[in-house]
Amino acid sequence: MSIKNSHISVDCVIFGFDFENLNVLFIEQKIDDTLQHELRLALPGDLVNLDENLDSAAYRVLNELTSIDKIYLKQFRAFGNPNRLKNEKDQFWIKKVRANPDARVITIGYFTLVKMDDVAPKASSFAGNTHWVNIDEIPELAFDHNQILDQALETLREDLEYKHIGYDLLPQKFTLSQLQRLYEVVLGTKLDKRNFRKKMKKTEFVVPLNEKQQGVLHKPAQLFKFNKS
Amino acid sequence: MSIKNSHISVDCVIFGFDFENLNVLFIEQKIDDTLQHELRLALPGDLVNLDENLDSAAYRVLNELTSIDKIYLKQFRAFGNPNRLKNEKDQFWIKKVRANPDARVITIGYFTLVKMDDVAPKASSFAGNTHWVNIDEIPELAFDHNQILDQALETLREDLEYKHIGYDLLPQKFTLSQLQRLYEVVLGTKLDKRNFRKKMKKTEFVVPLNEKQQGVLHKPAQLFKFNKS
DNA sequence: CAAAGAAAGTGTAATTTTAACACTTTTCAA
DNA sequence: TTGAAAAGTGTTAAAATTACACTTTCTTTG
Repeated sequence: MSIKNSHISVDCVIFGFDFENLNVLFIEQKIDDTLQHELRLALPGDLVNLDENLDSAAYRVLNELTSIDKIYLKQFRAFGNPNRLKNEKDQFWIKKVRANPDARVITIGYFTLVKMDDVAPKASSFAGNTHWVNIDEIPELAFDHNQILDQALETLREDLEYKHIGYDLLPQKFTLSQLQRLYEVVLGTKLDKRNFRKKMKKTEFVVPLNEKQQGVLHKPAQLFKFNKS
Repeated sequence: MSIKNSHISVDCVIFGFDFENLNVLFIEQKIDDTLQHELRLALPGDLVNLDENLDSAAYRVLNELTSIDKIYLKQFRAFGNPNRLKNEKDQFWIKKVRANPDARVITIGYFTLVKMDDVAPKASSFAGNTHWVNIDEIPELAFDHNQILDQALETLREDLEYKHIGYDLLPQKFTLSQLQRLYEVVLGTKLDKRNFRKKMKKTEFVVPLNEKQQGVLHKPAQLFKFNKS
């Protein structure tokens, strides 16, 4: 009996910000088969070990599948529809990969927001390639991963709006324009530049650095960081 | 093999409001034993069936243990510490009751807020007596239930403050003073009467009824209900 | 070294929201 | 009729939000 028979999995929704758009990290479902199958994308996720915390499992699984390390993950919801892995395409894959393909598996969703070039996802030996996909161009995903992603985005929006979170999730150095762009792509709205800067400076969540942006074709912007406290 | 071997449980945090205080519903751990054991309180919870939705399981389990019916439950978090059922007192109980006492069980937390006399919890044949306990007088609970309760309360506060929730959770008819008292006991603060009423009336979440409070020893208050939309 | 391009950075006035604060009214019961 | 008890009500000051457009600074190119 494997220690991975817990029938509990974790799935990670990694939102990546490149200062332009919001993206989500996926892995290809790897199928060793001569048949050419439709490529499907999935959130990085796998079974939890029996002796393992849920949080630890999320970090481990994400690292194993994408090599991503040292990022904060936040649990946001459990998904436990008994049929969540039962459609035909999902079953084909599961039968290849899982010891007990008929098991009912519930999954715990985790998410985070990172600066895309702070993490360098790469395929592991036993997982498929990784892909960043623009949040506006998400295809049909494996399993119930579209639903999981939707919920994660909703939680991210709430956290950003109500709790000024994204704060320990975000890049170390940033300009206020970049931060504004982040708010805009996550919330899906346009914001006023002067009002946004006024508000951010008042919160004391952002503090200015003695440093300016470099390598841009225009007036370089003041850099800021988050005030942890 | 039982259909209840899922190693997943649900636990329900039922917050009850009696227009004075906030209370939480517990069941006694029932132990058939000649030894007199310390009575411990637990949140109503039990294993999820293998073919069952998490939400459905929460409703079923709550009903089986307390006879409570037809209330809204909201999932708020999964708890999966591998040692969450491993302390001595918990093990004593688990060995009496569970087919597989060493199994690692994760639990999914649900909560809601009800008017206490809208629900009439009563012990079922296989569960112990039920008790409402004031939120300020919670004893040491079975398992990790103190932690689960703390998280539920935190979520309730956030929902009330940020989302004006409590709205489909609350009694059908209420006075503004009762609603204010609810906010006060949940948030743990005093609120100004005039400002509270001003704000509530502006939200359009509450609508006045053509009806007044009855049976009180003073000027009867206007009754309100929530505007579902 | 001048000019053009590009985004950074900045202030004010009107409106809305929040916060602080105390007395009068209505009903019931004695 | 009176007393008890909570309901109900308005104003002013302070703070937060919104709408709105031009100047500055730096880089690159001719």
